[in-house]
Amino acid sequence: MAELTAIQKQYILHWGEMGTRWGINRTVAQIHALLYLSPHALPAEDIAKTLSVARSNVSTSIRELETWGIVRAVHVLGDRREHYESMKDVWEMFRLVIEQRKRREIDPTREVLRRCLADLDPHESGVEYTRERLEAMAGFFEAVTELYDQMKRLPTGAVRKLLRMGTRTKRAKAS
Amino acid sequence: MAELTAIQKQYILHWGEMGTRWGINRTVAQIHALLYLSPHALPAEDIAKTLSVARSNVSTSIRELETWGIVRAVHVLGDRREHYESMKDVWEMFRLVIEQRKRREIDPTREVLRRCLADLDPHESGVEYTRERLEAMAGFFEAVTELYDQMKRLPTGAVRKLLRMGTRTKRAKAS
DNA sequence: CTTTATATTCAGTTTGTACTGAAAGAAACG
DNA sequence: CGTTTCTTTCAGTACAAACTGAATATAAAG
Repeated sequence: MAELTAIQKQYILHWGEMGTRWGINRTVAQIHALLYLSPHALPAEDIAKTLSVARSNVSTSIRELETWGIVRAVHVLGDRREHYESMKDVWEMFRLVIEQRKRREIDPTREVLRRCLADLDPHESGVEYTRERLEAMAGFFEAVTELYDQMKRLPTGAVRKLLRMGTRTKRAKAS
Repeated sequence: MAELTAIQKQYILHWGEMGTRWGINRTVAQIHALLYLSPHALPAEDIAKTLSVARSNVSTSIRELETWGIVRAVHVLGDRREHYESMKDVWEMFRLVIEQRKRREIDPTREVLRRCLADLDPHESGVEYTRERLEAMAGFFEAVTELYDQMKRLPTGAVRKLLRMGTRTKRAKAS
């Protein structure tokens, strides 16, 4: 994967772009795209050269991808360097990312909302309205969490299957 | 809503923080939080003062919120200024945001993936692997789109009800 | 233990987004 | 119409995140 085809470039660039829109560093996303397309694990050096970024930048980015659990280091016989490879199961990949973003963003938000509701001073003027709004918002986040927990309970393949099923029974909604 | 209570401040700050993590401008998110908590529509001037940002900044941010359809201008008798109010239905709000982010991010990605797959040169070496990966990714995005379309078809309240149903199944608790 | 290959850290720099204030533009008022 | 009040635009600035390259750390090999 020293040389990229036009198609690979397009995919990698787009993925990088998408990353930035979702609060993911462009280089991190690009590296992930590159590894995802690569049939074999790549050493950091190659990644840096292919994407024209500093070796150190690759190091940091890889670390982040490892944190998410969607990239890991593997060893190649006769080579001292670490080689990095991406998880290839797309569903599992997104599951991992979502799980962690939930933990880092949804959960803290629920926490804040709870604290806010708990700390509301009943003497303050206009508390009633504030409480209403905070409760509505809190309810939403609790519901989202419930939904997430339920999906998590299903095995990986099941979600896919469920989805395909739903597609077929478009308007026969008897649940 | 000239003066913010400690609770309101906490909520607004947290919301701003969350915004940045999802690629939403901090000020935009804060303004939304403020309007969401406000029992009545607020003029831009007040928003600027309350959040300590430039009047012009409020103008731009409000515009973005209006684009999303979660904030709108209303008029108050005897006041020439525009007053802005946020939508209060949390579910509908998120529905709107998700709908538009899908359009701006998911759809273009599907498009790119399709183009990539279509443009793959069968003579190039290693196309097979690239095609496999791109197809897996494309499949995922198509499925997500399906899921989205199905949810969209349900009336607003139904998702909520569906969710509450699932919750009850889990731990037999009446709401 | 020394040398060599690789990885990581970090201070300084670049880059891009967000923000400000001044100026221009609209719209109501008299 | 001219004036006043409010809104938007925009050029320049501030700020934060990302990136680089040199220095440092780590680990294999001899």
